[in-house]
Amino acid sequence: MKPTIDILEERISAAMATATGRDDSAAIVRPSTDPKFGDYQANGIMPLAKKLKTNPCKLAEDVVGNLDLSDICDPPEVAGPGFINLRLKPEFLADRLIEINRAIANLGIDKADVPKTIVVDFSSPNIAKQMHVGHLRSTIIGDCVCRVLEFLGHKVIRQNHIGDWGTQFGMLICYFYRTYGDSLKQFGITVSDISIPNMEVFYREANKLFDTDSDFASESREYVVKLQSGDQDVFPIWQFICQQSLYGFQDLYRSLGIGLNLSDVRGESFYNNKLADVVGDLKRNELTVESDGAVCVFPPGFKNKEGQPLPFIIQKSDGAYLYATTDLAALRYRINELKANAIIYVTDARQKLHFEMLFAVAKMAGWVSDDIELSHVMFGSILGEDGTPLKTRAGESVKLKELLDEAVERAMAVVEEKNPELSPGKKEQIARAVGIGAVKYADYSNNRTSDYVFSFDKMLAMDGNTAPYMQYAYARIKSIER
RNA sequence: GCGCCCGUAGCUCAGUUGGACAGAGCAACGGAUUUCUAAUCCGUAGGUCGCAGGUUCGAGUCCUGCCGGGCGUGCCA
Repeated sequence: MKPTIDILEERISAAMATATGRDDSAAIVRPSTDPKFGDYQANGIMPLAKKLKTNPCKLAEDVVGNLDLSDICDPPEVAGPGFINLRLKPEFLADRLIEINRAIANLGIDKADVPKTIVVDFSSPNIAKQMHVGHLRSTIIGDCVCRVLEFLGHKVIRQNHIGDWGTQFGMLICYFYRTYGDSLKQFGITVSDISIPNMEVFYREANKLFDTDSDFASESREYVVKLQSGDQDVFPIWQFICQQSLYGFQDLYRSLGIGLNLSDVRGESFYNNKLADVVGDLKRNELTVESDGAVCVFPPGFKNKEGQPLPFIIQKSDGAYLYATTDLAALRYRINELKANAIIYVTDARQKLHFEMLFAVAKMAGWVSDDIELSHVMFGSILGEDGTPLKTRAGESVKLKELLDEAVERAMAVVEEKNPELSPGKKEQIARAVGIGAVKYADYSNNRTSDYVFSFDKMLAMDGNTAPYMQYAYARIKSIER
């Protein structure tokens, strides 16, 4: 169904063309800024009158004289310095409503003409650590982007680029053997029979040992080497640790209503065997420069503090690869294997420069054709009441689960107070909907690129632009309907 | 130093990508309402859209230069 605004744009533009004999006339139809001006207004007369050096009101009258919109609206009125005001006829609106309802029922409204394959990279927590507030915005904004694009008819491929590779796995594997090694041997149980009750504690304990126990530390380093060389015994342990963490993430995604699942996970480890190729290809294309022992690409236009070219470092002087390398490998995989027409990265604003350089290098390498769109959907930080990034009193990052639990708890307190007669199950259901809804809505209703101050009191308020206000209004409306 | 993001009512933010007198919620003030799930309602006041130029018939919106805040700026992610 063609939008009304487009029909008006075409017909009025055509009338402008016949009135002036020019083919560059644009009606510039917009919804009216004020109901007293009607439903739509055409703003295109004034720039055109300027070009023709004529009186805009006179020109508007001429155009209106050439215009037959009697099937759509009342006779157009010329107003102000040359606006054309349009008021739709009730009969036209009635017909449209029927069409619109039908379109909505078929979810056929405003579908993309040419569906694209769009990769959306978001959430991306780190294995063995809990998700924290830093992951909230990426997760829910990314989810929102995916839903909108899917609604528009595009093929969306979600990619959860988790941090599942790196030196920290040495100590995790080492700690795993210390904790469960004996049980595995003695009782002949397999890794899959174990479950790590608290990944966070597991990680913390491993970290502590690594810092205090030199035997443990050196043993850990051996495990890193083993893991990276694909050792048969160590690999399943790594897999197991990742699994345990991923289950925890899935619990959170479920409670947040996020459509991410295990098949969307494609973490850093997935690209591990592609990193050498990335560096190799860039070298073959003679795009790399060795600088202070590191392999670098210098995309034009980027400068450092001293005004010197800024490097995109893809291999450290010790031979190790970096996240820049992984991101290049992921980008190439998404274009070549996933056949992406567009890639959207949902990360915080501080990574803006990184993505600008990443895109520039990928284009230099010829990996991105002109019809592929790369974009960084960035967002601001979540701040505490003191205006600095949200932290616990101990200075640690706030765990996402604890944050959501508190929101639900606070919502529950209100339910308990106001509706003590409800069943425990019902109370729980309402508290979750209100508490988690409040957190998500508070985030969505703030400017995406700005920082915002996190406040339970504000987001759970029954007044103002909050989720509880709307949810309650909805509940009341339903009640009246009943 | 350079780059990026932000700057709109006391507070939190909208402002349809250049259109007619700059909007909403909270807070404030003045009235009304004895109650229907926990949302009251009406009204009043509150603005040099950070500042100064420029482009334009027209600028909160585009350009330039300042000011203020945040972030980033070679081997972390």
